[in-house]
Amino acid sequence: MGSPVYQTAVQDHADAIIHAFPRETNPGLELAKRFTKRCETVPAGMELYAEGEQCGNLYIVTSGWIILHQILEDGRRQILDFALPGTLLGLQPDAGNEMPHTAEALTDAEVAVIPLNRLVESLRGNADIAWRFIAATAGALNVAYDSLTDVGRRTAREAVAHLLLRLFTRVQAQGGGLDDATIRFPLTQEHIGDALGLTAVHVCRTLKSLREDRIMQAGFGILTVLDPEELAEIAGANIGSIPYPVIADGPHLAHMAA
Amino acid sequence: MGSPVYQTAVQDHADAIIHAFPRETNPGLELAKRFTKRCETVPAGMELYAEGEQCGNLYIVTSGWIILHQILEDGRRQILDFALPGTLLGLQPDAGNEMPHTAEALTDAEVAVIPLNRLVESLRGNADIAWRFIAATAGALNVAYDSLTDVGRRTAREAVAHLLLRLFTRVQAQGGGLDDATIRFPLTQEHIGDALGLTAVHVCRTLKSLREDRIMQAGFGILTVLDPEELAEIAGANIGSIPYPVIADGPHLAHMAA
DNA sequence: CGACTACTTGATGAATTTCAAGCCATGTGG
DNA sequence: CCACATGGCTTGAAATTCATCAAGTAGTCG
Repeated sequence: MGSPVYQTAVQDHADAIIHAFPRETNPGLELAKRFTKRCETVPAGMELYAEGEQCGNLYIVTSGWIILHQILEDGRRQILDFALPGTLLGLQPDAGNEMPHTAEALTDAEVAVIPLNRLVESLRGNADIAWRFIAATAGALNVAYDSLTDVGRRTAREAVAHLLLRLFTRVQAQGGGLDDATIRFPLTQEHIGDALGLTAVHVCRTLKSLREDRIMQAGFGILTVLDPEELAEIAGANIGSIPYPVIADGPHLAHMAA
Repeated sequence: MGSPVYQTAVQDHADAIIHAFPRETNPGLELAKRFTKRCETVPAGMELYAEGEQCGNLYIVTSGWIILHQILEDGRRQILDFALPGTLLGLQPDAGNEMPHTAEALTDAEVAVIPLNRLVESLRGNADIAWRFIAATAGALNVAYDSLTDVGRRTAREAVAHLLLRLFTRVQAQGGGLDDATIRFPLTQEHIGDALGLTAVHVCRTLKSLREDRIMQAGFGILTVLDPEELAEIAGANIGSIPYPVIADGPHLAHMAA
């Protein structure tokens, strides 16, 4: 394992699985898009908004992965969250203020655009929509708190296990899995490191160890969980209580679409 | 410095300052309390709600400090946020679910209680209140993201500087300072460590270094910032953009008070 | 083919933890 | 008033985790 032979074997496996599922499907969000008049396509690597700039819009991710991050002066980067389809983006307590973080597409992505001025209007007389925004933001807060515990108080092995488990269950819960044990997984080891406060080198060693223990495999664009119980055990997580914030879609979005 | 002589000198100073300001004042929140029919007193060390239990209320802190934390099986603790007067507590995306963290009073504290069922009702037809909840939660998310960057990507010295600066400016912004350079500061070094993913021992050494550089002093219940510019420099922060989440008080709370 | 990115591995070093001891102020019971 | 325990802080020495530096392997893309 870890040898070239292992690598090509796994990569073939990955190719086979991915080709069997040519497109990422987001059944629920089809609805959202139907009611949303203005959508934007964000190619991989492009920023949706950047730290320091003002942003007059909210976004709801409809396809692809988007990362939120902060960067320190000397280039150190902290990834704050991974936004998947259904995630609300860009909400700030003070509408006129500068964004405190950057949102960058990790894969080609699509977002529904909601102008901020439209938001206040939508809130008025529509408690259901208001609640959806509150719930989505509270969900994102729970995710951030979980990440804080990962970074602050778990070892590299525990943190990596926990992060992968959280992303895995989140994708699976949305029906986005390739099969019961595997999901598309566009993160590099550097992304994992930047999310957990580790270096890519150390993530590499950590993943190797988890792989050798036959717990999971990550790479080549997919993540497959071989031993979910053991993964949860290492992560120190009760798998039932893993949060993922989704601003549920449906006809409600019609009111807010630009 | 660090000698017994230094300690007693500083402690005398602390005593003198604190006695000059016998009570913590929260001018704005007087209003809130007037409109809130049900308040609760939470003595230091007591839990407002605990991880795993259901909680049918929201709370707004009206006095004192409350910490939010998660604890791993083996006792490792991560402090997620410090709740000060004006902070909204207990909001969850799914009303019926278990709390994912614990809220514990760090000092004697008081909170205004808002039953959850009252919340939905208040939201209906009152976009202003809805917006206050959204803004407060989005603010807490910003704070969590800042903490994540502290823990993940800053050195101990940078992280401690940044945390102290954030707490300091937050208290000062609410007019809660004892004077321009000092605030009440009930955290132990262990609290600081648990907020930043460090041990109390290492926090001790880090504080010592900052103290020897004449940048700040913490201890004996107060924090005084001697060199704000240098502190911000070390923290790597543009001091203007430090977030603190407050659910603004005023007549609005009347609608929600139990 | 060269340049590039992601990943891998080894050797070395630094930041931080762990373990251990002691100090000081506070509180408590005899 | 003393003996004793306790909590928060301090300091030193050793151990560990993780970062840094460096080099090499594939695969991909032009």
